[in-house]
Amino acid sequence: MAELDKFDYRLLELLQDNSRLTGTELAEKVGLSSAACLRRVQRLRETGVIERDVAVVSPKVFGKRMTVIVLLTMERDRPDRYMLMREAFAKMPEVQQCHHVTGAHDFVLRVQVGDMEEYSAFVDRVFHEPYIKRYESLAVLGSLK
Amino acid sequence: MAELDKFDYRLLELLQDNSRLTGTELAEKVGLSSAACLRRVQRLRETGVIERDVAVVSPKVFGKRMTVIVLLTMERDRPDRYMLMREAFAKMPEVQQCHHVTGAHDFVLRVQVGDMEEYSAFVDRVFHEPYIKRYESLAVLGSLK
DNA sequence: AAATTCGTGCGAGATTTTCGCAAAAATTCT
DNA sequence: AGAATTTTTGCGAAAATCTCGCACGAATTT
Repeated sequence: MAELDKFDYRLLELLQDNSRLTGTELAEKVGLSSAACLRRVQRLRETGVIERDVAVVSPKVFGKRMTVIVLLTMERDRPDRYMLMREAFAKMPEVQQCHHVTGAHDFVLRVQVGDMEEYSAFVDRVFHEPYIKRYESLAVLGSLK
Repeated sequence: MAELDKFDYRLLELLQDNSRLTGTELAEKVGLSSAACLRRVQRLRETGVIERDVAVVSPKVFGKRMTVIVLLTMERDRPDRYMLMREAFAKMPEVQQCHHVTGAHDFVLRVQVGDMEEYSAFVDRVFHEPYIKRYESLAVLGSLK
């Protein structure tokens, strides 16, 4: 993909926040014609700059009202476990996100569950493994974005 | 909002994966008419079941190749700052996510930047405030989902 | 069993997107 | 610099998509 100019960046910024903006709405915000905006957006999609468009569904609807951030520390002598861990996490529906990080911890997970009981069961099932040294659970009170 | 039936769940499932499906496409996948599907989706949006629609932009192409998880701890005597913080974070394009959490830390941020230099500038600009007690930066090596 | 409510499919009208085209703007070449 | 080429623009028509009123059928209430 060729270089992106300021118009493309502005469009991405807008669509990242609300992908349902219409050509006319984009036009008045970026200062191009409706057609030009839509053509650019089309191109951004085709070239993979915009990977996909998704609807954000309220977690409440699915009865998943509780979010927990987990900081995971593994035993230092088990680096081989990292890949396996990632694959395992990928399959768990409770795990919304999983980042492998540097520093004092090894993984940061975002876990979505219905309630404390469900979270407790999740912890028992997943974190009580010999190669997991410790984990820290941060319950989410509120979120942005 | 009244109860959701199996059609609604199916629609949510589909739109969660691809929010650009047209009425006709939805129709053939769920077994209702195009109009019925669109009416339902409209309702799901109005009632907040679908909170928003967003474009997923490839971080690489966007030139934001570096992700950092930040654990933020505030001074205990400044709880009034929480709301202001959240609002401030909401406006920063680098901040992709912001969770207000319980426990040893107060906020967990996901920050997206181009490189270390940009991150450093971000830290200087945002975290060197008197009401911020400490912050811990975890560079992301890889992510899932 | 009638009345009410609710959601459906159909189809017209409105909105939005796509696309061809000529002109303007930017880029490359001589 | 100025000509040639490429890219992108705005316009407008055509295509696609969405919205909405309407009459009908199913489920619920009275």
